[in-house]
Amino acid sequence: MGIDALDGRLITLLDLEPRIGVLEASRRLGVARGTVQARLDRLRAGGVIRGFGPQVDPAALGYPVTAFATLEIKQGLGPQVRAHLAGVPEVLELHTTTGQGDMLCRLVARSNADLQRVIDKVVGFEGIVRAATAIVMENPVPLRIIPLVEQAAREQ
Amino acid sequence: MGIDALDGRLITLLDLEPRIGVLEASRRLGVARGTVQARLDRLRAGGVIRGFGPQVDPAALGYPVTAFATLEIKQGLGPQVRAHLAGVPEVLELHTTTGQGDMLCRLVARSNADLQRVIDKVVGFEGIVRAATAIVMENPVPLRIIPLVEQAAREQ
DNA sequence: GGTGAAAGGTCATTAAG
DNA sequence: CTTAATGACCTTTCACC
Repeated sequence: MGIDALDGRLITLLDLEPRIGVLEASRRLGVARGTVQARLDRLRAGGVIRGFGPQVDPAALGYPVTAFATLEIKQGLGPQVRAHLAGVPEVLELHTTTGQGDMLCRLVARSNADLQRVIDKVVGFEGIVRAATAIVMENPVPLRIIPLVEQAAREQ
Repeated sequence: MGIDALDGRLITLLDLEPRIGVLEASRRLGVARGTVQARLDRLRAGGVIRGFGPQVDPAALGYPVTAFATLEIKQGLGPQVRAHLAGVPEVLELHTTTGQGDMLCRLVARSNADLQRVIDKVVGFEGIVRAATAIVMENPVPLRIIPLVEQAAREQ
């Protein structure tokens, strides 16, 4: 679904100040409240806005170390490996990628030392042939979406 | 900051139904409204809950292709490369990782063909020596935090 | 616990494609 | 003619003091 300039401004506004609510947003955007409500409904129905869940910071939970692990999976054991990794809380996301039997997962740990424990838990499973881990040192661009939203709104 | 079982249940509840509000949450959790409000304030002040911004799906915006690019950076040019990548809307996040001059970034594109344009835009910059791209085929575990929250609450 | 405010729904009217 | 925006009104619900 395409979004227009008003959708883009609405999403950006909600990203900056999620608590303002529909009425205040309509004031800021200079449109009627019903319009904002209709746009929001459309964006949610279209899947553009998945929800307004809490954004939890793993570091504040006591898991300040992030790493990305590239896994090579033995042919045919993909489903079991997925199920195994889905059961590990420190696995925050898992992707299968191009390259046969390759997966990429994001991990967090309590410390660099604890990361070893997490990696052992991750790779200690038959079907994982090889694992390469890259520890995150800095995060110059935290996960963001606004620039893409603005580009999508510009291109309509 | 540590979280207890009530904090964990509150976060999980807000993740499932972000719109319920403080009053309804207190009913579901079987505690006083003031308790929920105090917990929420503490979690926000402690940085555990960063906010309640909209969760936007790049695919619904017209960018259904995701890829991870590992970049090798020429010594000393890190800052320029970061600034360059921060200016590319299709770069959703960027990390510097262990391994000298290595960065990892998440990209999205309108199609597999469009991904080539994005990669050209990303790597067409002096300072990037080498780039390896892994295209995401499936996402068995989408970015999640609840299992970690529950583990953190269990361990107190 | 009380109260001011906002959300969410419906409606008729108007504008624009 | 269809779609969208608007402003009005209403009721329920919540956030804040």
